[in-house]
Amino acid sequence: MSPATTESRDLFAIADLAKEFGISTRAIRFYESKGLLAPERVGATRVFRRRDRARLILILRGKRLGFSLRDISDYLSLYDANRSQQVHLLIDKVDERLASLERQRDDLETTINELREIKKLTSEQPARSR
DNA sequence: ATTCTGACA
DNA sequence: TGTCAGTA
Repeated sequence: MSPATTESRDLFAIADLAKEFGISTRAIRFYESKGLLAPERVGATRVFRRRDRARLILILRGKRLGFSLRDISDYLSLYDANRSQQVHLLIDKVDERLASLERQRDDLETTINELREIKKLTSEQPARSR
């Protein structure tokens, strides 16, 4: 039996990664078309290594956190390349996302409170016809 | 069977 | 991104 099901493998086919991460092969090809992935080729067939798999994980994490593929692409660039002043670029994006989420939260709270007020006033009213 | 590219939704 | 087509 294979002791390490946790893929300690070196090479992966597009279908392997798609299955492992629950995404479509179409999505993986799409990410490549956007420059987020650059798997090797054996002829025309894509061959993914651990490094590509690691990048895919980062892509999916970025998506989960609500970042655009564009932002994730920028992040990936400094991920392997020379990271230093560029790390600030990531921090900016994180701050942006944070601010966006906080704005949304504030708006939701405002709306929730308004609805609660309406409900309160309504319940104070005598039974109305309907 | 699988994958690939391109096109359309 | 899904899906379909026509290949290799």
